[in-house]
Parts: sequence; C-alpha cells; structure tokens
Amino acid sequence: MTSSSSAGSQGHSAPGHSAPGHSRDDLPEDRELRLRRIRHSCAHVMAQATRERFGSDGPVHIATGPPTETGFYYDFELPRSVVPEDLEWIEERVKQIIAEGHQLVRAEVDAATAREIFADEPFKQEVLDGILSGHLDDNGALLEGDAPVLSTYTHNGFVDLCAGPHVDNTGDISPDAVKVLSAAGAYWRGDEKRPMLQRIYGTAWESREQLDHFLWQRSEAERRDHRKLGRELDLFMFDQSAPGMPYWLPDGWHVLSRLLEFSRTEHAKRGYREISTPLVNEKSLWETSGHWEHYVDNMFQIPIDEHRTYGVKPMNCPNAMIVFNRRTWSYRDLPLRLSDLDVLHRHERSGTLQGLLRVQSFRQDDAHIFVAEDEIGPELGRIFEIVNLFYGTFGMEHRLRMGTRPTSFLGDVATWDHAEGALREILDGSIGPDRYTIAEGDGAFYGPKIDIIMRDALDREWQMGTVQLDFQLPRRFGCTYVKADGTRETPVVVHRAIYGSLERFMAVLLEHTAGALPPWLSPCQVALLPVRAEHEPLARDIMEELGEASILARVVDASAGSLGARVREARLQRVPYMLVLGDREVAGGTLAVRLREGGEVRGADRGDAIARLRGAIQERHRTTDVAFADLLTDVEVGSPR
RNA sequence: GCCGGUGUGGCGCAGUUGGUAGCGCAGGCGAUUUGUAAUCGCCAGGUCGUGGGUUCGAUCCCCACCGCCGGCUCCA
Repeated sequence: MTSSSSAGSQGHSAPGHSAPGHSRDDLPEDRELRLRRIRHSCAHVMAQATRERFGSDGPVHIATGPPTETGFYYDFELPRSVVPEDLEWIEERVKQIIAEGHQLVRAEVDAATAREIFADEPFKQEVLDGILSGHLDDNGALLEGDAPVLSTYTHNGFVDLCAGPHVDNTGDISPDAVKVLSAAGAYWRGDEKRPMLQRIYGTAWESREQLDHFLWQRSEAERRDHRKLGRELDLFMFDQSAPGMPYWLPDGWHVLSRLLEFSRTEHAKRGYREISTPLVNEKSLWETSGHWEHYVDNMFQIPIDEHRTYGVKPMNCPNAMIVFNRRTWSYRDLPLRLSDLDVLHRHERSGTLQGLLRVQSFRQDDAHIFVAEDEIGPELGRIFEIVNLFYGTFGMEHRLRMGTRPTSFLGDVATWDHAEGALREILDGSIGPDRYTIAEGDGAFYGPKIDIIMRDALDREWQMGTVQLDFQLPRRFGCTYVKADGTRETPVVVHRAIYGSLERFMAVLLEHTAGALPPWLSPCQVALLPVRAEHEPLARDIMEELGEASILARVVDASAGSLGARVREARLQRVPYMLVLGDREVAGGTLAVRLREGGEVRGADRGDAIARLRGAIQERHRTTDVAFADLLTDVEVGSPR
C-alpha cells in the first residue's frame, strides 16, 4: 500500500472523531476480532428477527450471513420483498434481542444431526454438501486439508450452522451501536444463474460513538460524491440519450485536458510516440484480435448493410498492431512505444453504470509497447517510474495487485513463469515486497498483469491503471521484428495505462480532494475580488500580469454582490487563491492572498506573491499553503467549509 | 441482465384522498458600491421522464419502456 496525505480531504471535526473507543495498548488485531465477533453475532440475531417478521407471510429460508469490513449482512429467501418498514421493525427487534442478553452456545454436531437440524433449509443443506465433501467452505471457497468440524451456534432458540467465532452473550453487544441499513438483491453464491436472494445489510460497532462516527463518515462521503461535485462545479453532465457517456463542460474539460497534457509531456520525455486510430473498424479486425469471440457483449455494433458490420473500439490494442505491421522493424527499433488517448466505448449491462466511475465512453492514457522478451524487465522498470511519478504527484492512496496465470490461459507455463517473475521482480524493486498483493489466477487470459487499485468516497475499490503482458495479440496479428542474426521474432506487447480511465481517475480525484483540485488543475486558479468598483482597474491590471505568468484568473466585479457573497462563491467553487483588492492594496501596491486551505497573507509584495503563485502551480503542489507557508501566521489545514 | 427504490422548472425539495402545481437557491431586471461564507425588491421559468390504459377528467391509479440511485453479477 502506497499512501500519503491527500489535499484537504482530512481534518474535519466529527462526533467521536478522536480515536473512538479503544485504549492505546489495544492491538488492531484484537479490535478487528472483537468487531468480527460482534458483527457475526448481529447477523445471527438479525436472521432471527427477519424470520419472525416474515414468518407469517410464508416460508423464510436463511442462506449465509458473514461480517464485513464495516458491518454484516444476511441473505434470505423471503415470501415477499423487504420494505423500509420491515427494516425499522427488524432493527428494533435486533436491539431488543441483544438487550435481553442471550448466550450464544456452540455445539459440535455430526453430519446426520446437522442434516436433521436444517432439514427445512435448502441453502444450509447446500452449505453442508460443500463442507462435507471437503472441498468448499461455507462461502463456497476451496478448502485444503480435511473436512472441518461441523458446528452450530444457538441463541434464544435460533440455531445457525456456523464456524464462529461469536460473542459469548448478546449482552456483550451494545444495542445502540447496531443499525440495520438497507436491503438489496444478491445471487445465491454470487452466481447470476442461481436464485436471487434478498440481502439485508447492517452495521455494528463497539460503541454508540463508533457507530455515529461511521454514519458521519457516510454522510461526508455523500458530500464528496463526484457526481454531486460535478454538478456543483459544472464539470460534466449526462443526458438520457447517451447513458454513461459523459459530456465534458468547459471547466471539466479543462481539468481533463490538463491531466492529458501532463501525461503527454511525461510520456514524450520517455520515448513514447502518440498515435490516433479509427474509432470503428470492420468486424473482421475484431475477429482477428479475438474480441468478437470474447468481448462482443461489450461492443457497440454498427450494421452498415447485410454484408458489413462495424464495431466501435472498446480497446486500442488491435489498431496498435495494425500500426506496427505497416513496415518491417529491427530489434534496434525496440522497445517501440505507441501511446493512444482515443475515446473507447464499451457497452455495459444496464444497472452497472456509476457516474464517471463506470461509463460507456471514456479515454485511457493507453500505450502499447512492442518489446523483445529479454527487455521486459527493464521496460517494466521504466513504466513503474512513471507510475510512481504520477501517483506521487497526486498523493492519492492506492494499492497494487498482481494477477497471475488463470486456470484458462494461452501460451505455455514456462513463458508465464518467466513473465510473472519479471513482474514480481520489478514490483519488489520499485515498489517494495510488502506493498502489493497477489491475486492468484486473476491475470488476463493472455498474460499476467499488475493493477493499480483505488477507493472511492464510499470505500468501494476500483481498478485504475494497469500493466499487462501480452504474448498473444502480436502472434495473432503476425507482428515480427528482425533480430541481429537476421531471423524474425514475435515481440511481446506490454499494454499499460497509468491513470487507467481518465473518467474514473477524475472521479476518484474529485472524491479524494472533495473538489479542491490541486491548483495546477483548477479551471480558475485565482479569484480577483475588487472591494468596490473603483478597484476594478487594479484587478484587471493584476489579471493581465497573472495571465503573463500563465495563471488562470477571473475578476469578480463588485456588481456581482457583496464582498462576502463573492468570497463565499469563490470558496464554494474551490478556487485555490483569492486576492481581495481594496484601498490598502491600491495604496501599498501589495496583495492580500487568501488561501483555499485556510490562512491569509496580507501586505504581500506583489511581484513576490505572483512568483509564488506561479511556482505553486508549475511545481504541481497539491495544496495552496506550501508556497506561502513561511508568510502565514496562522495556517489552518482542512478543506473548505 | 437480476433485486429493490426512484423520476415535479438549471439545482435542492413540497404537493394534489384524481379537477392541468408551489417553495428555496440559481437566472433576468431595478435599487444598493459593499474589506473576507449569502444586500433588498420585483419578474420570468414546469406539456410533473416517455408511451399506452382506466376515467367526464390523470402529474396523482394501472401497464410497458427509458433514465437515475443502492446492491448482485460483470468490469477501466
């Protein structure tokens, strides 16, 4: 896990915000275990309450109910849909049962007894099938070794098949630290071909304060939702006629363009050459690439007549192969680095779109590198230098995940082992052995990969950048280069994107910064606020000087409202710097600089202040205070509002 | 695609037990010329997501479709 501070997304005061409810010598693992026990037990209690609630309407079948990172859920097959009143009722009942203080009694049972106890529970029978066959645990995951012991936990007459652990007594749980949150559908065993069950989510903590803190965090997340910020800051929009296809508005497009510009500049320095290729290609290209076989469901198709169909590109790689194949290459030309920032379209199943996080049209800072097999390692090193530069620049928390050979794969094991070894080596060297995870079998079918994972405001994880090794596409397209001995060899292709989808990156960036973008990305970097109309000439004069220093400024005239109103508006728009211009500034020839992150410098030398603004922007500082730190007497760190 | 919810002026929301709708902010106009988070007044703006059905009459009831929200599945 690579992390560092983010621009102003922290530092709010909150109910119970200061280290909720655990002492200093309290080990994190102990706390985790206690929470797991509480939550797991809450799931059982909720299952009992739910059965009571729905029992009169028809049969209730319980499935499984594990603890989660912040709470718990339980899956049921119910005689009718869950409505909000049900959740209220269930929550009250859960609290009641907890308060009654029931023992949770563990019992080990043999298979026949277990079958008997859960005779009316088809899902439990299936769980038993799995456990007894010795292959699956109750989440359906593969197990190693002997079949485990079967155990049940019973409280208040409610029996559940469960390995535990649980609290000893429901009295160990604080009823007012438990809340039933929501209901949603979920497939049995996560398999869309199996029945849809109803899942009820809840959250549970050690204390009321911890619960309040959690709920406060959720409301904060709502405030930082990039969709909301996109509207408020007028960055992007959607229209019903193009679901999941963002319209980038002037300010939003400005930000996105700066991101692209940064990418272009840094890649050009490193030998990447940018290309742009057709948006649509005739179907035969997609047949060659294998997309028509493996990816049609995600492709927009354009039928031209009964003989021809075009496919809108969901990826850039096939066209990169075509570009490569236009001539003969020597080993001296490798690695050949072709970047491509074109728009891609992927048709997604309805119900999966999520603001900018999951869209149907987007662009990637994509590149395809044609490389000789023995050059993979060094090239990966160069890629991770870019990764570190980018993610260091934004200072956003992320983690890396390596995906290894899947069960169904192309090519031979030796090549895979070699590639995985190269990836691992580069990760250990440039990131650190403990700073990435391995997802066994999670690689692409054509090669292993490393993904950059980030979290959104609601703590959901998203794949951002990716680095993938591909041994298959160059083969399918007959790509070759001439080796020193005159023979031909197929190059390996490295697919890589650093931001990943620019749209998704923008979403996460907005949520991490709560809209307070780093000044170098801001569509307006400085707001010039003349106190009265007579100060407007000074404002225009300064704007011109800022313009010469490549600083984006806007004058907000006095006619736009009181100074207070204009300051408020500038803050809501997250403008990084505000210059209030009045009599004092006219008289002294100085500037009063107010910083978005808090703090103000009055009487600053005009030339010096502008130089500092320019420096902060050019150096891509993440917050406004860095460049003025030595001048500030009272710096508050925190996001606006 | 599946489960549940939802759709009223640019945004955030009321509302009509069925008789074609209001509020705040934003916007326009006028007054106010203001030293760091909202100056005051007036005005304008909506075929209540779309298409069917029931009804004398539908924004409200029913059906279908579309979008959006939360999950599941899938994924950058």
